Amino acid sequence: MPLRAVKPPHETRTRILDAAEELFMQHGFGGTSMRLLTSQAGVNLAAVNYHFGSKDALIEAVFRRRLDPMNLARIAALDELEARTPAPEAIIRAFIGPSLRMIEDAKGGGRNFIRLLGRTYTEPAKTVRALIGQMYAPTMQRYKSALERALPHMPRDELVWRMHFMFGTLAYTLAATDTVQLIAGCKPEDRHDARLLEDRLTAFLASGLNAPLKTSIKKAA
Amino acid sequence: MPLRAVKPPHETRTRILDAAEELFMQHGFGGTSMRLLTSQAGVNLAAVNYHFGSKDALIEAVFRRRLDPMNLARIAALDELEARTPAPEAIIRAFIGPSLRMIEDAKGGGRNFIRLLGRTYTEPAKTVRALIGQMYAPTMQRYKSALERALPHMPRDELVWRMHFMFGTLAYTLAATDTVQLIAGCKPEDRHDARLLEDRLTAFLASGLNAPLKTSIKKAA
DNA sequence: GTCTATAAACGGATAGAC
DNA sequence: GTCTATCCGTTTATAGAC
Repeated sequence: MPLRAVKPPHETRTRILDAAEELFMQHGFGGTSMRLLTSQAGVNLAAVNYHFGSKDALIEAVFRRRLDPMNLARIAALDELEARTPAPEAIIRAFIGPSLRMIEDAKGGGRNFIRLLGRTYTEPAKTVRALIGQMYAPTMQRYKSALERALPHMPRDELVWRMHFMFGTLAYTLAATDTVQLIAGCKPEDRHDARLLEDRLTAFLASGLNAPLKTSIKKAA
Repeated sequence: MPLRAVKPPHETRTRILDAAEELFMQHGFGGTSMRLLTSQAGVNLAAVNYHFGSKDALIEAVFRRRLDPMNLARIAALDELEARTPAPEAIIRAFIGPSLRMIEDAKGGGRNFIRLLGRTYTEPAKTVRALIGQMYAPTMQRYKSALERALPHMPRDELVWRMHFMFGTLAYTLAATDTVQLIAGCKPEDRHDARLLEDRLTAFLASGLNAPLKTSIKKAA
């Protein structure tokens, strides 16, 4: 029996997804041509259309591969917490944890995806924004309800805004690479210590979420 | 003497810049073709190259027109504050104020620019990120020093991260249109009440900036 | 300064052999 | 499933008339 190259059934698909993750992160969707992508993946140009159908369908597949499990992890973490009325800080940690932990998954390419995800929240292309919004909606609803229960005295409008702020801080932290270095020469390896970053972020966000209600805010509620 | 159409010397330039601001915001840089842009501006396709030299040079001009004055306003606000050792909250207000006030400048197109700016902080194209970073660097240094003086007991590393978080919250708030509606059906007119938004943001950011230092953070410092 | 016409390259997608 | 060759629309940029 002749030796045969071991070629897992979906190797080509995976190579394309991995390359897409990295190149979309580096150059954006519009800035990444299928020619560049397939050459980096080491597959034929026509393979993308064969396996995914179109560039748009490839983009969707890139997000589904990681985002669906990530949001399931968020829901599971919340399920476990809600057995005993969690504090806001615990809810925050349950939300940001799954995304930050993916940063440490260097080999799996999770780090590329996380940076891609962070910048896609403000993606110009309407189709991509709509896709992401759709994938997030159920998770957002769950976390909104949990925070409402944890902060019964917070006006609804204000809570919505503060969740918006929290979401923005996380998104930007995941996406931005230059700002920290711009503010101060920071050792690059610190960026990848997910545990410490989670502590820093949680402290900042929990405090912001619990900020005292000024009169102008109360009046608007 | 015949009547002459009143055509200010740089009208074409301005029309191009205004259209660019709006279209870059809606579709991104790569997603906006010079054909679409010139047709919306009501000028000839060749006018962009005549007046700006290239698409990249146009992008730079779009940012310089608004960002240079905005950062000068930030520096001026800080100059005035620093006569009498300001509180962190006042420093935050001086930083976010100029950008939020531009939201209300509906006629001047400032609102378009602000949303464009917010999403450009995570722009994939390296050249654009570098351009923005360069334009921000002096302002960032001034604000960093001011916050260091206002928070003498905060470890430097932690302050850098908290400034990063603040910057992210602002950027995302300026850029994102969908998240607030995603979390809750929020009246669109509220988004444009810059004064109330400034209060909400300041309360959130000042509280986050002053968050208690957990042991894990202290140990890292 | 503004216009038309066109150059020169690149984009996504596909047909059809193997 | 993978490959080559190619279609065809779009892109930025420019040359040259007015």
